[in-house]
Amino acid sequence: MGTINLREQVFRLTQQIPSGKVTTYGEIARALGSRDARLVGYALHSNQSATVPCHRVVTRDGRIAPNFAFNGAIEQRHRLEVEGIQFVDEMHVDMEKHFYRFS
DNA sequence: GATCTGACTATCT
DNA sequence: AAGATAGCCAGAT
Repeated sequence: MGTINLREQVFRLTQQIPSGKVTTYGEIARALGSRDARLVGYALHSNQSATVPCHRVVTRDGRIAPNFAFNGAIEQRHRLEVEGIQFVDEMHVDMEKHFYRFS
């Protein structure tokens, strides 16, 4: 039986977020049947694969990660801006415009 | 194999 | 309004 751990599932779901959209740690946790959004953050922090668009995951209030694994918050913001994401301030994505909810 | 640690968030006081 | 608490993964040491 192929044991699929939470980490792999987090990566898989993250890959479903469309370009130009963002989702939250809590939304991914909810979609996986977990109540623990921290685990999603922990998993993404350890991601090293360029095929997982982990820059599209932010906190509940749209805040980007201060310690984003691919070169910090500046890099995360840059990647999002390239995709057309608008910001309400330096650290916060405009969630009204860009929040992506898993169905 | 125990201990430590790290991108969060809803709920309760 | 602000602080505490719960949730309970997995890699590194």
